[in-house]
Amino acid sequence: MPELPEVETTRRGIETAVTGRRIRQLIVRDRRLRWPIATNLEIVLAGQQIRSVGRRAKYLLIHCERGALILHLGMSGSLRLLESAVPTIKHDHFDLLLDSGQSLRFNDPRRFGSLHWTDGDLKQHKLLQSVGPEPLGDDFDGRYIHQASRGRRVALKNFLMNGHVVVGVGNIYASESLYRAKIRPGRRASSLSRKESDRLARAVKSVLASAIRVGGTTLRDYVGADGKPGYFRQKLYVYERDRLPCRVCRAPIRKITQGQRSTYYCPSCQK
DNA sequence: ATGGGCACCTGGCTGC
DNA sequence: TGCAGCCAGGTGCCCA
Repeated sequence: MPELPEVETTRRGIETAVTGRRIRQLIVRDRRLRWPIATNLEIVLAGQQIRSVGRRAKYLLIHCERGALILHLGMSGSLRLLESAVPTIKHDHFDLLLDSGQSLRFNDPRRFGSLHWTDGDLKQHKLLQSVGPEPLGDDFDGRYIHQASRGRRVALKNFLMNGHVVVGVGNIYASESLYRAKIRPGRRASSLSRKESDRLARAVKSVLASAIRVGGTTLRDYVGADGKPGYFRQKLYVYERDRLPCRVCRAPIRKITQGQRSTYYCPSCQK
């Protein structure tokens, strides 16, 4: 599901309501996420104050007094802010009950999401220690892409989705970024010129930033903290547009498979 | 190191 | 209506 824009939209959606609040109680209804929720987490969290809400890659970081929660939304997860009395629905796996009377409620049909706790250095955490740069940060630019792609035989689409190269770019935004950069997804990463690397870096940044501006992309399950979908789907140029005319040149969009995932591109606009 | 494929899981849709 | 098969915003892990 959620790629970087959806996680960032969720972060912004809960930040104000959550910062400075105390956790009254963690209520777990199903511990079976991608990794089981630790059995002592209820004890650990009770009474802790939330200091801030951050994000690294596609992980939401809920910083507390004595450590941090590391939450991943997986493919189908969403986190909503609700009055805690609102009845639960199917796949509502846990609630973080706050002293405001509101709840952060996690719903995830496929259970690929995860919830971890750490009281150590976040950068050293197993899930975060080897992740690449943030795509919207200054250290992600054409120079970086060009350097990182030297000698890499993988297809560009897979290269972009590799979290060691850059984080946050998933299946939708990888296709969309390559479209905007006018580069074919099947080319080897090593074939990128310096000029193309510049275009690609700019494309990744602008696609992600535009998506964040409208609350992300909702295909099926995703909703923001307010329960509303994201509207970037209407602005997709290639994703899920197999055989439909390219919005720019009218040539039919093509769908191919790369690394067992669907890729979409315009055979005429992208070289 | 690099690349490729699998696994985890539920639900929605298609076609017979 | 039922059911099999395929597909879906991710990513850690195992193998060559």
